[in-house]
Amino acid sequence: MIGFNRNYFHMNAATTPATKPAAPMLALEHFLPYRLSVLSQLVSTSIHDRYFQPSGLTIPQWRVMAILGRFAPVSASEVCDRTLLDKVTVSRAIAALRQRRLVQRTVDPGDRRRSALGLTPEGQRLHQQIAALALDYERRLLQGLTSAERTALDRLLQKLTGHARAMRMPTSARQPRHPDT
Amino acid sequence: MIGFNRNYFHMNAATTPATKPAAPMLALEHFLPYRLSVLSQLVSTSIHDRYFQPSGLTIPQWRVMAILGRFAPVSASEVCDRTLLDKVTVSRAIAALRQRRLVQRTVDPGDRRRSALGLTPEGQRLHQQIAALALDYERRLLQGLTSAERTALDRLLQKLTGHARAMRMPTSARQPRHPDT
DNA sequence: GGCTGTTAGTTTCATTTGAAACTAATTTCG
DNA sequence: CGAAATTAGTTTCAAATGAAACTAACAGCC
Repeated sequence: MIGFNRNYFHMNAATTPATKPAAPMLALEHFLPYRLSVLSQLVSTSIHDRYFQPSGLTIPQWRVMAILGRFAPVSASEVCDRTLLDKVTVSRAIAALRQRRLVQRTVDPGDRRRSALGLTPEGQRLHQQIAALALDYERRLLQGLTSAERTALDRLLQKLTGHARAMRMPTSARQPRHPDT
Repeated sequence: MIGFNRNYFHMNAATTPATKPAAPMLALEHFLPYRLSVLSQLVSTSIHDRYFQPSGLTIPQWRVMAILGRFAPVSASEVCDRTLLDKVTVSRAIAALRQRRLVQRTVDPGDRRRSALGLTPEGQRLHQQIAALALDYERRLLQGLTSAERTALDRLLQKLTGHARAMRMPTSARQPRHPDT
């Protein structure tokens, strides 16, 4: 172990002791973005390591499959919107998945730039397999939360995501495009 | 817009309609890992784009600074544990931050492999600056949540993170090492 | 029709990433 | 003690990433 003399604060933006000028302290372990990042990272890598490592899918590839499993047919750009993955990443994931015959594409006759993406039967099978495992993970993760807590969690995530989306605007207007999520 | 005939389920692992064999459906928009990922991504990139893009810090660099600002002195591996960043990433972030004279390192005399890391005065100034902005972002993100909701959120994140950490074990025993977070 | 601008998606290329190998210091244990 | 195993941290190298440029199809407008 290394060293010591740490300052413990137990509120973010601790109101300073009146003697000092306002210098808000960042109590990292209570800082929401940090906590979200740690939790999300933890969960994503757990699931990846355990469940779809063996299938040889990368995380973006799995995300795309998950979207398709749920919302097909969709266009690539809708996948981007829903996953927040970069369009390059999505383009490559789709290419790889098509190569493996897990995803199929049909050019939209009304607009030949777009294409409708969906899972092949084989893709559906794999999706089903991984989905079962992922849901099991989620179930275990949520064990110990009461039904009320789950409801609360649901509402909170919804609210926060809504705010976060609203607050993101600056980077040149973006289409919301998805009522749900 | 593309296409259509979507299935709407509004619960994860929807109990199947008795006529079909159990095929749990992954209702992505209700799937916790997915929602966490989207939210966390949204928040992290918002903060990055707005606040420390100008300082020229990368996300890992900022994370390291945030840890040091809060917990210095710490070793590099403790930074890894706390951020869940890869040790290579941390090593490089530290190298860059030292180059910029934002971070300083003192070799631990008791164990000359380790070093105690901390912010330089200049690093502290920058940290302080960014922290203020980040906290402001957090404040705005949490606006609209009642005090009770915030408490609930806090508890939920704590619980979930605890579970997630516990469930991660498989990948060859890991030291918990941090009571907090 | 035919410019001008926009959108869907891909390709290029320089940067970032992380697994694996490595160095160096420390600990374990016969 | 000293060989073998472990840990902190760095370097290497191949793969993943994403910003910017590009292609192709569409939309608006005169």
